[in-house]
Amino acid sequence: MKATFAEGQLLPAPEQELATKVLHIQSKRFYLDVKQNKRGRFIKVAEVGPSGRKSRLLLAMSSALELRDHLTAFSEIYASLGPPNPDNLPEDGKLKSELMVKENRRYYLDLKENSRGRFLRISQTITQGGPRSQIAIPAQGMIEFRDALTDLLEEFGTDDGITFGFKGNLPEAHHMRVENKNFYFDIGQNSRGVYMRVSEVKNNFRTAITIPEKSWSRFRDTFAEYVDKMKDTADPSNESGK
DNA sequence: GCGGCGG
Repeated sequence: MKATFAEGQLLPAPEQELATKVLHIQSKRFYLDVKQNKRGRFIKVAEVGPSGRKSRLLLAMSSALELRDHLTAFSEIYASLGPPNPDNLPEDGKLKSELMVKENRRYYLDLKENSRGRFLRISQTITQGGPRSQIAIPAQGMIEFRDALTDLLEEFGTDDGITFGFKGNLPEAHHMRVENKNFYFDIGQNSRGVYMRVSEVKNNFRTAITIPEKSWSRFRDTFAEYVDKMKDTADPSNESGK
């Protein structure tokens, strides 16, 4: 993801954490974090293995909803399966597959079987053949995983905030240097609509206000009003009032 | 207490 703050600032892209759920499935822990940034709302799924090995996956809310529905279907198939039978298994070990596409992301869902048992492999790529991130959910935990997703979707909605609002792309972030301060203007969007964030960055601290789109013209008018008032009252001999 | 067949 493109950084919001250029100019070598080491600030992370502003991101809000809305909720976290932790699932313990066999030897693994899964963290489901609902987050939002200026591009919208999403769920970060992190798998932590017993060795501490971590892998993560990002899902737009709409993809999380789609996954939730697939999980229902996958768990029904899993429930209908007989005992594992290595002799009667497809070469690739895949018992059922689904594909999800969201913008430039592809998610491959595979119910697989190996000597350890059955599991759902979810892998995500951005460009085909490019880097892949993946998690593996023990098949016994698919229902629990689905129920956790359902809870989060009910509480935080299924809308990414990307597909509505502005037609086309959002404007690029804008940077302005004033004396020793840096100001940034960026446009964001969430389920409540479009907003402009004005940030002041100084010594690696950021303060910001978030202005809903509906009020932009009032802000502009109020701003202009003050600029004009100050011009009217400015001492003409004082150049700094310009 | 795992562990998930690639380039």
